[in-house]
Amino acid sequence: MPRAVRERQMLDAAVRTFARHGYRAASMDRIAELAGVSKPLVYLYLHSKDELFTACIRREAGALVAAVRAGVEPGLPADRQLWDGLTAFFTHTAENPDGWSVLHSQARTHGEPFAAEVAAMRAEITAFVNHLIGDAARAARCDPHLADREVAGLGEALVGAAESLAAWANDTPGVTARDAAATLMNFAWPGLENLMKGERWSASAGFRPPAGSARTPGPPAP
Amino acid sequence: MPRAVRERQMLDAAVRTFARHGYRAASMDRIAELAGVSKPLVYLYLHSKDELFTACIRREAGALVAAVRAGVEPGLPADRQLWDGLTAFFTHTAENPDGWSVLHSQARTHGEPFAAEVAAMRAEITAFVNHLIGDAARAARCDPHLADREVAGLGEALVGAAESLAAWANDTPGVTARDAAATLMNFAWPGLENLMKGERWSASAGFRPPAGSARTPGPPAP
Amino acid sequence: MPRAVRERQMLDAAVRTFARHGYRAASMDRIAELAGVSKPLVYLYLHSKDELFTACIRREAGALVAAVRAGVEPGLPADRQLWDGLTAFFTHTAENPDGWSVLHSQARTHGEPFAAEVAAMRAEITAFVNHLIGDAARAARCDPHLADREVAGLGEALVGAAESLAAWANDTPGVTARDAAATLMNFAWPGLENLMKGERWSASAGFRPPAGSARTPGPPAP
Amino acid sequence: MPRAVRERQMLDAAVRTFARHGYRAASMDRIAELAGVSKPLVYLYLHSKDELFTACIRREAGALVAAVRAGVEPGLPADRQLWDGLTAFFTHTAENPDGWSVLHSQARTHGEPFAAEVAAMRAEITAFVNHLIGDAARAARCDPHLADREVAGLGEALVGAAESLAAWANDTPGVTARDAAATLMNFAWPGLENLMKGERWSASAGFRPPAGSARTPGPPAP
DNA sequence: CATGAATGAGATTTCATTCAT
DNA sequence: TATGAATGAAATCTCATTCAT
Repeated sequence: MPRAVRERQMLDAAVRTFARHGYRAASMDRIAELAGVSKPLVYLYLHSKDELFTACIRREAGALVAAVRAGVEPGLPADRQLWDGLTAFFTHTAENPDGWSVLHSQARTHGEPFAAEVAAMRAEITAFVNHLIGDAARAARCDPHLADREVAGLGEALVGAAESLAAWANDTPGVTARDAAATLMNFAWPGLENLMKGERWSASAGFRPPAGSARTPGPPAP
Repeated sequence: MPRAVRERQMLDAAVRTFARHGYRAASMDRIAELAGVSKPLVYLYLHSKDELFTACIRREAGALVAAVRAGVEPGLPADRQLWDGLTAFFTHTAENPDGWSVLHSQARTHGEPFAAEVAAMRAEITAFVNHLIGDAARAARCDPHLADREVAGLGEALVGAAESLAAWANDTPGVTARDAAATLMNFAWPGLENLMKGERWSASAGFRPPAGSARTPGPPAP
Repeated sequence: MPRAVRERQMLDAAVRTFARHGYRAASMDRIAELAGVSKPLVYLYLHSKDELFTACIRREAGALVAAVRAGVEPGLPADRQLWDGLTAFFTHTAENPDGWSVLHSQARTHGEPFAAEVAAMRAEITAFVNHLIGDAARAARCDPHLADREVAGLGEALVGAAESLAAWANDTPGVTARDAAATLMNFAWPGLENLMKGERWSASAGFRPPAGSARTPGPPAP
Repeated sequence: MPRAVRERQMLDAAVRTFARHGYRAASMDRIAELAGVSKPLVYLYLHSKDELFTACIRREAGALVAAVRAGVEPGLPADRQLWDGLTAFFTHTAENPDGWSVLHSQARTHGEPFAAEVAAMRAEITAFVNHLIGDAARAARCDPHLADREVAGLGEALVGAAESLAAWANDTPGVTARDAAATLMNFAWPGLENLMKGERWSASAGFRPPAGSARTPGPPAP
């Protein structure tokens, strides 16, 4: 059996095991058994548990980024691209729950070497979103003044909301995936649109955050 | 030294160790050493690694919920309560990054007994947020169409976004609790405001989700 | 509370715990808890686990020997004394199963210091039995030629048969304690009687053990 | 080195260690060291201390039953078979004192899973003895009154006595297998012979159990 | 007289990793 | 290419025992 095939089997088994049990609780024995090969062969190809984990992260990160890229058509309007990109993202993570778990839950909770690997992927996606928002802003002839960091924060918020909704939809009878998606768009879209136009909540109609409260200092002045 | 004091030292050490290394990688030896006691004493007071972890989760969850409650004044308008609550939340998670990491990253990736513990806390916070959104909608007197279930979904989305942002703010140098709170308000408030007015994204200006894409079915027709 | 009472509580708890769990599996914690006192008090009175175990053995051995002695009236004929002694023995062990377990099962499987303690008691009972048989033999004007070792072997056999029958009677519906006792006497009495008369099986009617078989060498010639 | 050989080494070491120190006091470290292998290898092959102990019991029980079976020639008269069986039994236990100690002393004092294992072997031997006694009774053609249950009781008594004597012979220097066998035959044969003739102790010459003693109720009236 | 507080030592068990073939 | 055989190191947890009060 050719090496490439064997390696893919091993990575499949590893991703699944790491996702289900976590990095530490996943044993090389189990992975080798699940892959249908002997343990020394895993070491021959992947060298160590750390390298195996890193290989998993890299493969899953690459697949996710590729899926998002493939879902987006560059020529289309920015809002359409965003919708397509988000949909591709959620579709891919839904179809590869183990891979997503490795990236999102496992890699980030096990120290620098692995977190850095995910950070690279994250930067790629953030840049993509940033680009889109910038395009949209330019098309609307606004200067959104969105720092990379702010974009990253929005990405975090969006992903967090989406994950939370996915779990909620799964646990609440009668709530469909489409309900969840619609809720998310209703929830998030107006805010994103505002930000693309350079508008922020603290400047919005009527509300003024309390300036002097010790317990709850107001947001940065607009 | 009295038992209560020792126990607090142990829990402090455990929270820190669990947050930094994860549940599995955190060894009882290290925790005991960090607490300045011998390992048997940890077992005498906390009985097992599982129970120690559970005790950490419970303590941190209780502290977080208490902090949010303390930050909110019940009589104030709902939007003000939301801002205060978010600020208190991000402030607490920023001041207790290890505690938050235990709740958000560690407890949820290590099986049912622990995840359930966090789910209980989460339900409490979600209920609080739902209450706020419901109040605000009622105060706006303009939306007869916001079903309980939709409110619940929005609460989930908001809490999920907040959780995700809290972790991100802790991991990203230079991001303050106020930054996080402002980001979340910018992100979420316009959508909530729209919904309270009965407006929804899918009906908003001009945009129509692509109808024919296999991978990306459109939102429910308005 | 006077020391003697406390000590008895401790020994009671210890005998029970040692009998139920074995010497090693019985923990001083459990014993102290069962006795209703704190662990340091157990150490203050009984000094160590070994000494505690030894004290248990001594107390139970003493009680057993006393029970047998009390059951026998010296003036009576030897056969009556034997019957009384056996009955007292079985009555006592049935009423003190934990004590008997400590003597018979636990003490003999945990190394020299404890086994020696039991051996002393054993010697006392063996001497008593030996004496009885000797008396009976003398009364019958025979020379039984029973070595101490042979008497000890008979004791072993009798006790082993009795234990086995006791368990069997407990596990077989419809078999009463009296049935078991009768079976034992029917089984053992003729042999003992023979031995008191100096007769042995190998000399008995007709049967001759095979002399030359390699696999099954015959018994010592009479 | 092939697995089967290693396993035998480990079982040898384990039987010896369990016999000498008891189940709890025998440490896996010592067993591994005595077997000349590392501890993980013991776990790789035998899985746990419990399973290792069970494996010891099963192996020793099988060997003992095989030895007794091999010592008996089915065609011979029942009394000869009994003598042969006993001799084989005492010879085997004398040659394998550690194995016998594991079966007789250790396995029966450490809870159900192990005791049951021994009970199975014991049942096999008891059945064999019962068969013999039944045959002998039938051959003697003289006792219509020996019920199955009485035969079973006699088997239990005989086996119990033999077990007890085997341990005693092993622990007492100078007592050979033949001594033990002869002692047991001297002890048990006259009674068995009597019973086969329909005679019972309680009917025997002159002796009447004391009628009125509270502690020592007499045997069933003849 | 009695105990709450504390620990050194050692138990079973698992795991990542290597070597000889 | 592939594996059966083997292990050093470290994990969780328990226990007999002591001291200050």
